[in-house]
Amino acid sequence: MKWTSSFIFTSRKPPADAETVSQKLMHQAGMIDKLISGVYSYLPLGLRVLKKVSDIIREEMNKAGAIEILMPGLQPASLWKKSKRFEKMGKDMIVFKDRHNREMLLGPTHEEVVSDIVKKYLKSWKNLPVMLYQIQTKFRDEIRPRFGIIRSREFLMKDCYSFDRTDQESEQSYFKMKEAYLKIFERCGLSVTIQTADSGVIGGKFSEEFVAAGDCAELEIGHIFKLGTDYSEKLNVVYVDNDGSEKPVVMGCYGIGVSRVVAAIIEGNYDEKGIIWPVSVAPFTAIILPLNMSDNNTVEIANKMHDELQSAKLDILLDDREESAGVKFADADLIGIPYRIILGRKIAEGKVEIVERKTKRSHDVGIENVRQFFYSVLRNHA
RNA sequence: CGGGGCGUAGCGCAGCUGGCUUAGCGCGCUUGGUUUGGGACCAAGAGGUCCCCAGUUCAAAUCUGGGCGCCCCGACCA
Repeated sequence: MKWTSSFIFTSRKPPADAETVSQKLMHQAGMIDKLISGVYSYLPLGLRVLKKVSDIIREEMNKAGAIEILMPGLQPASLWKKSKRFEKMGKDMIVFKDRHNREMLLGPTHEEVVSDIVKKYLKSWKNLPVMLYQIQTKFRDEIRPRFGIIRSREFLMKDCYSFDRTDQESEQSYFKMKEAYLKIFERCGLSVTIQTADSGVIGGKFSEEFVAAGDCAELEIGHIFKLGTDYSEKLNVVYVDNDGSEKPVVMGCYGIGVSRVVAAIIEGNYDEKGIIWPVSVAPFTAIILPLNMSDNNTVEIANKMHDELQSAKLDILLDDREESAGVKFADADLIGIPYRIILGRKIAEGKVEIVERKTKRSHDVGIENVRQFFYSVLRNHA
């Protein structure tokens, strides 16, 4: 990707009303754009990170045996009345009437819908266990949206639901998820603590939340619940057991605020110059900085290197702007690219300088060895 | 919803107390030139419903009233 055609716009100063580190840096780095309070667009740089995080989550969910689906954001209020949560959620839900005067809402979560699905297809104990998940946009009319993306009214969430035959088997699903969560957060470069928590509106028997370390007080970034048979009884999600009797399934649900994870990663990985992405979620692994754009040789090598690394499936950004070295360094630091490939003085000797954003460690590498250098970097981070 | 703060060029701000005709500054942007290892320099430019509506006044960014929006603190949430 070349900077001049990438729709990346950084700014020298953060917006005056941003308070939190992640909020400031995401704006300044041009990752997100605010439409209204608590509602954001993801610009290319932000979307890349969001995708990396989503992919990590997806991999670990799949490994844990969960199956991906995609449920609708638009839901009928009637379903929520059945589960007795329509009143309970109350004003947190965005409710409106459609043209037929039916009460509709934008889903703040999906226990009702997923239960409705499973109910239709689940017949025998032989169909169990089942774990279904999705990565999808949730809508919550928060009392007070704040801290940018950290508490927003529209956000991306991974929600997974487990259906089991017995409490013991449900317990096993719960632990599988807990393990998967720890793996996910580790891969995202987050250190988390687990605390038992109030189950709130979701309800159920027991829940634990995953809290990311960082400067921001919020985060809670994940929450897992043992739901028991609350929902399955109210929504009639039953199966026939091996003794021929009909029983409610035992449920669990497991959420991760994907957009909040992105913010949490920043809260835990930055310095005075900007973001420091872990390689696993970085929008680009490396950025090529041709310092002297009026030197034809430099520009030519930069372009060749960009094409070569890109075709080697590396996430590579080439800063091809006619900007001074200072601007390029400052922006590379701000947007937090883990490796900087500097095409400067040593280009005459056929060498580039590769600098690690986090440690500031620098390596002189021959132009023909750059690709090899990144292969080993990625191997170490795999 | 209660409390506090803010709204002037793309961004950051000054001007408002004590109304005055062409509303400023820094950064960014455009053009030309000089630069090229840490946000460079010179010159010339472009860019504004001063959040909206109403009122007071000869005259409103500035005073008054109402509205809208945004941020922060509290209770809830991924």
